Amino acid sequence: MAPAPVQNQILNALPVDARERLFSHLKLVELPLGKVLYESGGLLRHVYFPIDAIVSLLYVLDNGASAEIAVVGNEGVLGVALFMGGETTTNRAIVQSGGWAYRLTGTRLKREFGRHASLLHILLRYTQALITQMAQTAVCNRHHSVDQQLCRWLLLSLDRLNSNKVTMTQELIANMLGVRREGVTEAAGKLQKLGAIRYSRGNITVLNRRQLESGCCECYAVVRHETDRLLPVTQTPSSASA
Amino acid sequence: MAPAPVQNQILNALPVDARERLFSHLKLVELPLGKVLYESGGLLRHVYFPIDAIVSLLYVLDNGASAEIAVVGNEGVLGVALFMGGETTTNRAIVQSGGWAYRLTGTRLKREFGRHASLLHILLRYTQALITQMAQTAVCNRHHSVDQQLCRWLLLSLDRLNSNKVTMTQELIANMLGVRREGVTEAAGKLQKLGAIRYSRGNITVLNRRQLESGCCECYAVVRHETDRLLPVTQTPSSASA
DNA sequence: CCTTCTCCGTGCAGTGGCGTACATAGAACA
DNA sequence: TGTTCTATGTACGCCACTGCACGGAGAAGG
Repeated sequence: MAPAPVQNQILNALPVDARERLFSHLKLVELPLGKVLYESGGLLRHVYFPIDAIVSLLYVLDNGASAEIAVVGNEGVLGVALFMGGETTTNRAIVQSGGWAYRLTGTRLKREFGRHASLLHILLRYTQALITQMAQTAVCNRHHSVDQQLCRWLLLSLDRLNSNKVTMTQELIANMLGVRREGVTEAAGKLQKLGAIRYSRGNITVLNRRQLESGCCECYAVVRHETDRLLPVTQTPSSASA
Repeated sequence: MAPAPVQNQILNALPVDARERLFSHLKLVELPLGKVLYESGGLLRHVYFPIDAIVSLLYVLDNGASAEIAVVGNEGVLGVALFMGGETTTNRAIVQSGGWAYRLTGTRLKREFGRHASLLHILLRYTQALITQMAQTAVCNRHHSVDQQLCRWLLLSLDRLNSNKVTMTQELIANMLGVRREGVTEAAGKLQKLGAIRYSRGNITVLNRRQLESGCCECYAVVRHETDRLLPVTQTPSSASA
């Protein structure tokens, strides 16, 4: 059974007339783990509305070190630079959790802006939520411990998944957080001792979400609240075909 | 002699007709050092186009620790949340270097969007530049030393000033970078030994910009290039009255 | 001139994360 | 069933930055 576009919160929030038109131009595409949707400096040709995939915005330094700037799931859209006017960004978008997304060409998207002002408005509100996430990431990178950041990262992932299982090696998490793999091992070990998670060769099972929240810094909640404020789940469920 | 609005790069980049209309609604206001233009969570009522002032976007944590998210001078505008749709942001805007700015009410700004599509387009391009700066700040906070970040910070300030003198105590710089005051003392001491700067009780004189650039991480150049790309100095100098 | 205050310099122990190296244990595969 | 590979655990020295404490020096102001 194919996922419906409305499973993406942005698409779901569109008024009916805009949805009807837009949906006919959407293409369902698979986003396998590790796929690079766009590269730093590369020209963007599409925007992606994730359904069940999670995509990281990653910055890679000259020396190969990296850090996650933000994470996007079914609450958002990838490729904001397309409608912000720049057409490219300085970061890489890489699939962190495989799944599906709806894809739309940039030219088509911009054509629709002329017809439906609400489309741009919603995308801009999401972009502000993304800005908030980036700002908070900057602060978190400065002031908080690996332990705290791991909790934040797990919670961000949980929110964008249907299950309590995150498929991700410690090595990859380390790349996202921009820390050593061993640092993640240690932090994850503590959480496992507490009974908050279970870890086994790339499979994390979250056993107790509360413990993650209490081990976390304020950064997660700030972003969560701001995202909820900017993107209320307006539930416009009429006339979806699937 | 009053500064002209065109000294702000965004206002300057507007096409003539949009400028003429907009300028009549601008109000010149002074931005003294330390003034808070808006507070975290506070409702934004105006946008500010700096002329010679520099404003920091600062995030303040629950425990009082802080970190600069981005810095805005005459290349930009303050209050992007107003046209992004959120009306508030989670950070504080505080004047880092006193001066003047042109102010515009949010309602007036939005009214003008309807008439001049180019106005929104330019503001969105600037917002993308701001996003780039935030993202780079996040990476820099993760991977680079205080020495490097001080160089970056000084260069960001220099670019937004007419002179080579930065008025700023080490204590305040430390708040911006989110590090200890002593850390700034040490880093500044090194730069002074190298002959790159001269430091005296809140007055920094940059003697050799090149040395700052070579002591800096790539983060400065990345943001600089991207800003230049997104906001070319289009120079539309016609019919400015002042 | 003397006091006071702000700003800057310095020292020291403590620690969190880094780089490196290596051990172990599931998974994959022959 | 044994080999190989990948993922995780652990240990050790190192260094940047922290928190704290204090000393000195320039500005301000009587």
